[in-house]
Amino acid sequence: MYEYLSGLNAPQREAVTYLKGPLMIVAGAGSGKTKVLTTRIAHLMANGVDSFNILALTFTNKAAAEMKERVEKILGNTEARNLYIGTFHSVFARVLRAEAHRIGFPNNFTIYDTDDSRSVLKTVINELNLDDKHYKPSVVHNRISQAKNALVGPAEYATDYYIQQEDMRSNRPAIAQVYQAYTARCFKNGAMDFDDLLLKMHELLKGFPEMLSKYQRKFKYIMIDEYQDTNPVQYEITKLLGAAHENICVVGDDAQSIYSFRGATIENILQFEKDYDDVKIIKLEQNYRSTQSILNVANEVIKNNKGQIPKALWTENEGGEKIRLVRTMTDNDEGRFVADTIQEQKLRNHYYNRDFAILYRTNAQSRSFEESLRRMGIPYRIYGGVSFYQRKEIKDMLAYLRVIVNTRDEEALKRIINYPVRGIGKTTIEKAVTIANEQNITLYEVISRAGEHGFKAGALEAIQNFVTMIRYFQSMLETKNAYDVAVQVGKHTALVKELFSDKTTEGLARYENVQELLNSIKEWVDDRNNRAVIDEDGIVLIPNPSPQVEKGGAKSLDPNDNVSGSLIPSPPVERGQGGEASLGGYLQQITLLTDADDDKGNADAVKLMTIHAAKGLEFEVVFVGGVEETLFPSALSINTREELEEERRLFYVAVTRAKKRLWLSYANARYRFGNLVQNDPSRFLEELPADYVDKSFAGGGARNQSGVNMGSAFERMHRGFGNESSIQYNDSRKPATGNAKPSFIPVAPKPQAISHTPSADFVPSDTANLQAGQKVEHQKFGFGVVTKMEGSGHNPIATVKFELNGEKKIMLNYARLRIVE
DNA sequence: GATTGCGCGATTTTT
DNA sequence: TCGCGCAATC
Repeated sequence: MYEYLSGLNAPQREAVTYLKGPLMIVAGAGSGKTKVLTTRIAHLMANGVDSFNILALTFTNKAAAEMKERVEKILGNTEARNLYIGTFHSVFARVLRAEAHRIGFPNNFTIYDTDDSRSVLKTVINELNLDDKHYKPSVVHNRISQAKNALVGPAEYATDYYIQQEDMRSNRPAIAQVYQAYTARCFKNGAMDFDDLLLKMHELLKGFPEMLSKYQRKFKYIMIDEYQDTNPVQYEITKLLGAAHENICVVGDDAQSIYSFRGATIENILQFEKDYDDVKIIKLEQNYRSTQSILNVANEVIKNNKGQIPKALWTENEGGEKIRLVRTMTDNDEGRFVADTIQEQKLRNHYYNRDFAILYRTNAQSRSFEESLRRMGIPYRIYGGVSFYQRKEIKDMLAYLRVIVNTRDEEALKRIINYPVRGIGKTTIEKAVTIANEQNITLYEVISRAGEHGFKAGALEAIQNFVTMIRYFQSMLETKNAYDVAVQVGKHTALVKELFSDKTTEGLARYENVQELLNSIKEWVDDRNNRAVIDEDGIVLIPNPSPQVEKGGAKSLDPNDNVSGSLIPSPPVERGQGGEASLGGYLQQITLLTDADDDKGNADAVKLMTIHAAKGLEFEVVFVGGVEETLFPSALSINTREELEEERRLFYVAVTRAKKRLWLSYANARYRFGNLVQNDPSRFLEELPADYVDKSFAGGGARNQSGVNMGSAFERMHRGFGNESSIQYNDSRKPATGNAKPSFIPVAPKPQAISHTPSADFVPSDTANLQAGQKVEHQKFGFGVVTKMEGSGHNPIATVKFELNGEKKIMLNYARLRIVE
């Protein structure tokens, strides 16, 4: 019985089987947290808990997807699809999609991403006659976001003495008004920003007792991952939801709290104990991920933080190699070093590209790594950065879809009203906006009754044509799925045509992007129709619309229904075909999707991401770049102990991502806004325990030790990238044979000259027909005899016994061998 | 209404 | 350095 329990250690098992009442799991890095959570869900279900009554909240869609998958695997049946597993944002968006009308929003509300929010803010700031140079939308947005995450509404914001003092000091006393106006505008637009998804959920539970009890009854068992990163709104919501049954299980690690800038507070973890009468606390302290060396380094560094939950992370894993510290001259050199080392490690230790991760503090650092990897022909994938959905052409297309579903969405409407050009000029739009503001009606309402507002004949006709087109699209919502509607939009708006006729490279790329968007919508629709199981927003779909989804009464083809003239929205209308593959449903989840989520399988590519994005992930080999003062710790985070300790936790997170090997690198100087800026090595490097760190590539700056390694470090940096290089690059290597993906073409290894100097006439042979018994020469390992051939046709591996270096497994796709006889 | 050119700001971290 | 927003111009 309970076969799945057998693979757990004692505390893990205890955590899994402790089902009733409040439970806090303090889970150190790499201690099998996800395993415990997923097994616990399975165990709940095995003990008769209905899958419909389990809620699991995560921080990323990726984590949610992984959890879902693992539960399914353990259970081996389809029950898992009834679980509510997702990010806070996606789960609440889903609930709000059913309930938003209760708080005055349309159920098909738009979700604004950061760009949308800033754009609305800019409009609002200008309307208040404030200078958007001084009231920078991004700055104001951060401030409002902080307020929202702390459950401070516009009214309280305006009257709170300390908040007002802060705004005075930063010389932005009008933020309160902006906040107020922004909130009103979002409401008018029928839109919620990211923070609203939490805030409105809270409002719903707090303001409607029947809602509270409904969702308390629904979510009888609650699990929350990464609890150390919850902010006050999230804390309040989960507290409300869990209050009735107290079956609430939180998992966290105070040492990995890295989201305080988003309002998260470790206090929540400490508070948890006080919130319930008897909280069971279980610590998971055995690390299964990393080597002793890596763990020792991590533990040693985090010791410098004060006030932690006491715990001792240990491992039974092997000692492993020392972690390596590398110093380079510039950020470009750093990039080269890393790309170079990846290449070398692939050969030396037979890693795949996917085994490597390059982590950094800020997204901007990715550039030098990208360049070097590209130059070396190493495939890579960047997580984060500019998302697919942030591209102009994609936003344009999505804006059409948004307007069709929610005409109140003024942001989207303004974006497309005259794009592609249809003769609705700036003056006309300004006039319409003014009317809308004066009469407190939506912009769409103004243009849909343009005849009443005295537009000039030409403009009037253009507007009416536009409205007719939108109505035409809307009429399809009832019968057509998201893809069909999107295709129609593409055809009728000339949007696609315009891009298609643009024959420049960028134009072509844009056209392809739109095509790609359509494909992904198609995929989404098919997914719904065929399986109706996996939901991209991280929630397992309930095959039939869940009971709480209220079907609206009168469905109407008249788009005016949507803009009934008051701010009280029309009754909830579940638009679209069965609600499943509807355009509204599609849009609801698309904003919450990050490009890390549409990961096309496990492509064999080096992964690049910020340390924040790497949380919860693990990699065989990790490079942490830019370990320098002003960068890591960030110059913006060294003013208080709290900030500095968060940076240190971030460092801790970075280090503990590595399973086997870890490099820390820093550059003497890096390019910043075009000029070279000097940086000191990070203070965190001074905290590393010397016994577990190999500093032979770190040099000593002014205190150059004239060691052999020292010299070679610099040589390594500057060798092989100029014309004088003896190293053969892409153009000179033989064409890839039998490997489907051209990006996998290996690059010639840099000669390490450890113990063998290649023959002067070294030319790699075609090893396609290599047989055991043949004598070969390897550039690095020297002469040897093939003792065994294995591996499949497209990935042959030869075992070679070298005279100098012993037996090695050589992947023929990567290594270059000369057949001697 | 589109095109060009100039000046200035940009770098924390994310749902 | 680079990309964006904005003003000037046709």
